[in-house]
Amino acid sequence: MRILQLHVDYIEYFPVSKEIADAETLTLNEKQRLEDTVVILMSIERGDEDSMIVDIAAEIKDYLEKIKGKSVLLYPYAHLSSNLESTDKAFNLFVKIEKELRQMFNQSDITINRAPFGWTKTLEFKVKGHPMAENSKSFHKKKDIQQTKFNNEREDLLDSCHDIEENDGGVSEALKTEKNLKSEWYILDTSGNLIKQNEFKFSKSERNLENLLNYEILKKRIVDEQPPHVKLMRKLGISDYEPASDSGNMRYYPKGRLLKSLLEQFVTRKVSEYGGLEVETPIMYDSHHPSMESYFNRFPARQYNIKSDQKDLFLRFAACFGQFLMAKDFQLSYKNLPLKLYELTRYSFRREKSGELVGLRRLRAFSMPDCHGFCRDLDQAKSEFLKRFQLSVSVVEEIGLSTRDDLEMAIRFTKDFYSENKQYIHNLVKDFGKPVLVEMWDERFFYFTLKWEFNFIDNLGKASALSTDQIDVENSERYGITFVDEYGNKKYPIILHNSPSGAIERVIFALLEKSAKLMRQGKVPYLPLWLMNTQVRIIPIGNEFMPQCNELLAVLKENSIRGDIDDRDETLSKKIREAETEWIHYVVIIGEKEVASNTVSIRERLTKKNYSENVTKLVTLIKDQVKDKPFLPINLQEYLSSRPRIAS
RNA sequence: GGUCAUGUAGCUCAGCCUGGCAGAGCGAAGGUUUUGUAAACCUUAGGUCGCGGGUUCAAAUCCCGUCAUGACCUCCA
Repeated sequence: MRILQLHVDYIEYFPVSKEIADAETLTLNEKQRLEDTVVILMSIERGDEDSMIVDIAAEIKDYLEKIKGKSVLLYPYAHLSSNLESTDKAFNLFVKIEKELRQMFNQSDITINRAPFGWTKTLEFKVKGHPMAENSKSFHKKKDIQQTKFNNEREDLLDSCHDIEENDGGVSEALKTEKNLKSEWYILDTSGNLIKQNEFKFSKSERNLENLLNYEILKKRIVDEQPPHVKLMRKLGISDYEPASDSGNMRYYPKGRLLKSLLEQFVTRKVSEYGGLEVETPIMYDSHHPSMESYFNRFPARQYNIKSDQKDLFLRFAACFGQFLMAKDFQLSYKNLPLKLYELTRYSFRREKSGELVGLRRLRAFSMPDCHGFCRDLDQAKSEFLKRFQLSVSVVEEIGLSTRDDLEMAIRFTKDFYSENKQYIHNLVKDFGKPVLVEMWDERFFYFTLKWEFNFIDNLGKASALSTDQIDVENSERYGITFVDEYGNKKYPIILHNSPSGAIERVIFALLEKSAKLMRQGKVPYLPLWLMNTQVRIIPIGNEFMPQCNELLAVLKENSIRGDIDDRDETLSKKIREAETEWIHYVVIIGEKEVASNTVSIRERLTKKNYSENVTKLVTLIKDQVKDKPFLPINLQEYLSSRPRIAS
């Protein structure tokens, strides 16, 4: 049984003619109009039975309470399903549901109405414009297997290329699968033991994995506060909300822009070393292009739509279709595979509901590295998949997030894929090095058969997906991407979808949340040295030492180290304090003593050590840490006296 | 849409319960100071107390409405 609940300002219907032979007899043959009511469009499906009535009535009651509705119209609506029950049985059940509702609301001021069954009717209504005004549910006979509904966090996990399914008569395949998705949850340990989630004993060090499980399936939310990174991103002058734009479209201050640029360059270089070919695809597409049309007409809500002249356009929410449309026009031989296309989208757009947006965790405009690998067969896909796993691990580790302490892995696959590839999956977990969360589906609902992702668990116990990869066995056919094999046959490649880091903004979110965790533990918060706008802050004891400061700054510049000079008329203590609050790793002080001994005084923030060294040593010290990470010059005035105050 | 909370100087906030001159710290500007490892000192400028209405001799404060924001609920191809 499927129902669609609509909270409407009004509804009008008029029975025109009998649609089936045994349509019920009408008591009133005139136009009906109801104001401010909940319309329940209902399809009764094959096999639906009386035992479900209670659940349905409970759902309706629940919905009414939430929106404070006082009136219900039950409306038989066959078009929600292609698997309908016979009309006599359906009518029977329909009337029983009405009866149950009347009984339930017997004592209340809620009125129950019902539209006639078996009639062709004219229908007009206006749905209210609030988020809960539309709500679809499906009901099934009680089974043992747990049913999960996709929530929004899972959307990340599904990642970029959402299902594009053919219409099957009113409700999309994607919507159907979502509501019917059956999966079981396990923990898979590094020795290959698959343990049911409720039987696994979490050790102390596995608290985050437990959090992930809670977050994913038990939907336990612990907190009601703003995540700490929001304050940090403002305090550090990284980014902030932009009230003049749409929510979820942030402004990035100089420090934030530099941080993003460095991360972007780093990920792009890593993918390039792996063999990804960087391309660029449009950020907007024609909503009426054949590849998009059937899909978007049904779900117009989730992306930004633009009307320009006569054209309807939408902003991309992933790099997938741009790359697929490109690959479709390539002439591919098996000799060219695996082919890896890569783009770092700046931006991808998703018009998430306003209530879902928080700081840098979830945005409406975000930068997503996206690498698609086109493989000739499953064997090639599997071996490539491993390389990309290693790539992803090294990317997040080098960024400064450790798979051991900061990230939890989830793997999702179908039962069939698991039984055929047990050893392969066990090896993946072994490579990861600690137990992972497993979601196993009975059958394949999505375009992929295997997918993993790294989740960062933030200070509030919420999980956010970062790196991910999937084995996609469907989209090449859908987009018409083919290659020619060694016998001259056209074949569809298997496509891998990898984001080695996840969204760049979300990486910053994770780094800041990690720092907040450190603060909570009484430790020193920090961002990796290579991502700091100011790597070295130079402070003269007095104005007369400015020449020596300038000399040092020049040496740092020559060595690709970002430095600046605090030349303001402030006390030394205050300058040091401000360098601390900016999380600057190295503060160098130059005064009489230093000039005399030809050294500099170094204050190391992370180790809280003060010592004197010569300049060469200082340079080496920093270069050893930054190594071959991308470098860009400082993105602020080098003299603090000429710098505007940005952080709040 | 619901529940709760918040909205006062550029920022962070106090004042509201119990109506009586619009406040503090930081920041900014000017000056003094020339600094040795986490906040020098003095002075000055800064306000449509979100908006509209009501009660009152008098409203930031009480009441009603409204807008915005946040958390949660809900929803989320």
